[in-house]
Amino acid sequence: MVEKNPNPLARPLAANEQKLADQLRAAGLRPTRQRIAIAALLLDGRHRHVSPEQLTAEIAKTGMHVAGGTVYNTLNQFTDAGLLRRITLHNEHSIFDTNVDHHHHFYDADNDKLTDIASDDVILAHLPKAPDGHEISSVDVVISITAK
Amino acid sequence: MVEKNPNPLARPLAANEQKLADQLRAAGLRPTRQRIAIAALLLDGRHRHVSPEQLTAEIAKTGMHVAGGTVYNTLNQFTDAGLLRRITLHNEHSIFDTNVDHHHHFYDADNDKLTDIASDDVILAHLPKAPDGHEISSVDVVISITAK
DNA sequence: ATACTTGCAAATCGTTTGCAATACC
DNA sequence: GGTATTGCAAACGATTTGCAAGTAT
Repeated sequence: MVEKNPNPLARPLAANEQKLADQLRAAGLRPTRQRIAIAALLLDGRHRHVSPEQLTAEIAKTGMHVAGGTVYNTLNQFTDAGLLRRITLHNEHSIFDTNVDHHHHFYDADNDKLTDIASDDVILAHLPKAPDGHEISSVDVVISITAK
Repeated sequence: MVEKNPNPLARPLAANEQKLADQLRAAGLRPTRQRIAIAALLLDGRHRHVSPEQLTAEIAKTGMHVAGGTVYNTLNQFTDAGLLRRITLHNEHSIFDTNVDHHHHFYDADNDKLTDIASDDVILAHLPKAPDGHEISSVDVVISITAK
């Protein structure tokens, strides 16, 4: 038997990885190497829109490998934990937004691209109250645009 | 009991079917039997939300048969023609709304059900202008709710 | 040690498409 | 008759899942 290792992960964590690990734990997720890799790419504070496909490519670029299914599972776990927001387009695929605050998007159907709507472009006057016994969990405004 | 008709093609159109046929023609669509059947279910003026699956079931209930692919194609044609509006949910499937005016929805994720938001619950203060060279083609607001 | 997580491939889901048969005009 | 439309099944892309192997606590 190997003696008890004070280090949680087999490979020692860099300082920034430690921080991500803590963030994951705080979200109720075990800090595994692949989750940390994904967190390093997405949870650095910058706001981005990523498709699972894109993300898989980025991970590959770092030299690490994460299985396709795991990328999906991880994105869903992060979303359930409130670390990401999922947005489904009229085009049958999802993108994940690292900005979990309520904000809205332009969807350019011609190029299948999402853009944030500048936050000062206030569009919601007020939210209607949810029906009895329900509460609002998220609000998505997608404004589809096409080249004219 | 549905009795098999040896010559289904020869069946004349009922008066209400005539009206639907005209509506389809006006939309640039040939009034075929299956399009009329679908129009009869969806374009009667009532506002509903239907999934392709649901619709297929309803058609079957009338004793008529329309192939699955045709249901999808027809819904898309109707949507392109402006007769329906397509709404994609965070759940990887679409529903078609017979109300083509701009209005918004509650999405009850627990039961996978859409509800219209009462039109007097104004939520859009103003629309941001579309980026250069683009114009707004549609606006979808989906407010997700969960039982509390 | 135990429970959770991953990898991988197969499976599933919703939707689209190709092509021969068929209906509409 | 000529063209649009249908039926079906196969094709599809995105996403999920089952299970054995690996890892966290």
